[in-house]
Amino acid sequence: MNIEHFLSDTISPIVNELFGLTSTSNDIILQKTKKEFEGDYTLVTFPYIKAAKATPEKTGELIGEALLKANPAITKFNVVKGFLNFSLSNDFWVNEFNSISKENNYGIKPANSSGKQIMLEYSSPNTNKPLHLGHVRNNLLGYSVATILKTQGHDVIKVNLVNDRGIHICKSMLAWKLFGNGETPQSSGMKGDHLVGKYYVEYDKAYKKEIQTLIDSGVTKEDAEKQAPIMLQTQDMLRKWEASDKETIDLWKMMNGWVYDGFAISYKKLGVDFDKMYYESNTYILGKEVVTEGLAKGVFYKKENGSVCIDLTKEGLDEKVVLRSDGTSVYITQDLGTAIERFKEFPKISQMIYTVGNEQDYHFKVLFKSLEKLGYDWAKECYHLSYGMVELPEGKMKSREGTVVDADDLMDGMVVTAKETSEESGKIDHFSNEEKEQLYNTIGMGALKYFILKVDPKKKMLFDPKESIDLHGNTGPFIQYAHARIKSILRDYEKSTDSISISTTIQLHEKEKELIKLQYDFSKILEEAANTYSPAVVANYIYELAKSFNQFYNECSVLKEENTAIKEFRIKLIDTTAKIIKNGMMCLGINVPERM
RNA sequence: GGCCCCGUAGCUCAGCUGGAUAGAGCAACAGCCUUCUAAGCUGUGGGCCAUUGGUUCGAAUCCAAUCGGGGUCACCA
Repeated sequence: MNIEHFLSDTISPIVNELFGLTSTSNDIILQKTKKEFEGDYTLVTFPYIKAAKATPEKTGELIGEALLKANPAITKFNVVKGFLNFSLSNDFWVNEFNSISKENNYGIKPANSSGKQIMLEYSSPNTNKPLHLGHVRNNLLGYSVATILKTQGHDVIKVNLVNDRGIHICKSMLAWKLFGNGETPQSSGMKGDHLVGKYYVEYDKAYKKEIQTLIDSGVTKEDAEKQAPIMLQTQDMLRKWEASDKETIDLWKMMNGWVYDGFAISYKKLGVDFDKMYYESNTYILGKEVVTEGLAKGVFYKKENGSVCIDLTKEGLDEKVVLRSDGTSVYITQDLGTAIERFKEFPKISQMIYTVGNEQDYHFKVLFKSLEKLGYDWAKECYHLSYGMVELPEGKMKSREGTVVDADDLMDGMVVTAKETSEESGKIDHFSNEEKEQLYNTIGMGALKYFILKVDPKKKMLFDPKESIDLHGNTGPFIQYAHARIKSILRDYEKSTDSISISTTIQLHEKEKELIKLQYDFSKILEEAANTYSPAVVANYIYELAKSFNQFYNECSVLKEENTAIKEFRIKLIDTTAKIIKNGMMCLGINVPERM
């Protein structure tokens, strides 16, 4: 039972009777009482002063008196202007805590209970270069939202659509052919994706050089870009690829293989995974039937030059080409086809979520609107999980200018910093080497993941490497540390917490009540995070909880407490706190160590 | 230029279905380790919530305009 609902249901009939209103419990404006005031919850009484024909103070008094009589859980109240602050009884909170601690799932609903199946696409890398910081945000966000949706009992299918074909892929292939001397990941010792990325850069260098030579010989810049021999060779290679030329396909398969081996390592480090992989080399042909279908339905129309368009000007969007005049498909053609294909392949899914950066906001508006006009009801349920760019202190990342932050370097750097800090603290000297390595990894990745996920996905964020490796304050390691401390206390307390039941005779300490209140919010927070697709909601909540524990820890000794009943209650209280921290961090894909 | 997003402490971010004196962290300064892990806790300073107007009992929050920043406007993906 939700406390707010319970209170609203109590208050609603009271104000109706007092003032002759017909409000429902949804109209009741309730909030948590601010720390500076006494009380647990606050009713805003401004809306009633007209009907009450009284001052805000008097109105508050009237409602407060009636509340005291109506519900024994409400013990006292005070009125400040139009705010009625009331307190709930000690017994009430103890009982609430008892019911929280009896649930063993702590806000996480059992799998498949909702019956809703959702497909969530994220990552979507290109196979011509390694992952960078932008991909890191994408991957962490997609994985986390999938996990959060699962806590609501939805069945989530995580998919990755790999962009493995096209002119940009041919560029690294050609460069390798021209300058590679048969270099392989084995021979060079390089990670496959980095090796391929190296040749993508080589290509760009050679291309620029050729352009400059042409410009120097009097060709315009525009023409030079088209005429550069290496560009012509690339286009030739793409044609060969499309014609399934064996040599080209073999090279493509080999180099993509290297990239996939490299990605597998990065994904593992990131802790993300997928239920199904899609490859654009398979899906890029999809969507042509959709165009035929759209033409028949009159949703699309053919232009004089043979290209097919959709007119979305009435919807406030533009006219958009869905098929080129030469009959080949464009980006959106594939997306239309792929979406329809997926709903056929998985008839039970009711929603598609695309984790893609906000530079494609417009594209997805067009895509969803087109699907809707084609008559697919599920189009309304499609969602673009749009996230802001990651910027660096020096400015924007540009792959060509080498100002990108490589994902592998970044992760390794975080782990190294975690190692240095941990060694400095000297707390884990007794750990085995294996345990140490695992801990450095947990802390370093925890810092990185939390740093990125605590920011609202919709907003662009600034990634300052110096700040991201900070382990103090609102950070992942801070929360991990709080968890490790709780576990340490629980280890020193030998008995099992399961047998403990809390008596209502215990008088709650202020900090204890705060912890209970926060714990009570966890399921509500998860629901909110799932509705808004925002891991940040969970991250900021867990930070509050961990901080609240630290304050409690500083004020109340747990193991030193002499009163057994209080001691047991506190053990139980921090045990549930640890469980919620663990579950919350799980939603962010962050591990919490037992000790650190 | 059209459309979309964003402007909150020196910095990074919360708060936004309208509610009390706008919150955290970092950085700075001052305290707290003989007590369950100080990666912690407590305190101090720091704000015309971009600007102006509107809506109302009440606006950081909703609406409009302006200024500033970003994105996007391909038969690229």
